[in-house]
Amino acid sequence: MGASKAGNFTEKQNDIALMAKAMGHPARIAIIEFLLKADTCICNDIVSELPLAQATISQHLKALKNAGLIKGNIEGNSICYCINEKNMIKLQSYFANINFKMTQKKECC
Amino acid sequence: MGASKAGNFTEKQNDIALMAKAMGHPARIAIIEFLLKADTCICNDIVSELPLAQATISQHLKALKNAGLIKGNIEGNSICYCINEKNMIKLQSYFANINFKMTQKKECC
DNA sequence: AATCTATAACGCAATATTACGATAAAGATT
DNA sequence: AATCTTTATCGTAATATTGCGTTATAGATT
Repeated sequence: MGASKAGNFTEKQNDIALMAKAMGHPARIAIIEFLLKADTCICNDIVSELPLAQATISQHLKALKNAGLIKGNIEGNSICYCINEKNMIKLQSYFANINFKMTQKKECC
Repeated sequence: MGASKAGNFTEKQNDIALMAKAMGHPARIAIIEFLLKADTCICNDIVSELPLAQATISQHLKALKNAGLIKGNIEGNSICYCINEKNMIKLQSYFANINFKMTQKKECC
């Protein structure tokens, strides 16, 4: 088919997958890293920073926004993008809570 | 095009993106969660657990293995899959090290 | 008002993903 | 050796992603 059978999984699984998927492209990782370290978060600065066309960056920003990982705010002529901390923390926590103790009990691998 | 311009980004960015991408599907999230909590990690148990065809699960396992997030070991007739802790910890650390202090200084969003 | 600047949306081509039935391969069981 | 069990691979259809040129849109500047 090509469409993921999201209905078969829990809301949380779908939620985390959506955010992880958004982080699943080097350009979007680079955008997030830029937003984390930059003094400004004007869209145009991202376009200048990355080796991709403006249209492509805009698309990646849309994907990150759709996943809830960034927010955009109109700032006069341009748009200011920022990390959406609430959701980024959710993703962060998900990974932080992965516990390997159970795994270590097994001997198969 | 459809092919990501991975050459334009750092090795780490590509690496993290590859792993995040692997986590970017609810079925693969479910597989990882199953491996974390299950007593066994036999491939067939995953197939029984998830609402997807065996061929599809096999494909997802391949994606996770390719990203380095799981390992597979032949166990007689069947295959034992386990979390690849080394790389899972890498992904975990990446998110753990995200620091929002810089972000909070900004007022745009 | 005309023009500039910044960003999103449209349209398209190339490629990748998702899903699954069917088949292959390889070890286990009879 | 024939069969069963388990898993990977192949082929295929549907859909999604990636990238970009081009075009809209909307606020800023002249």
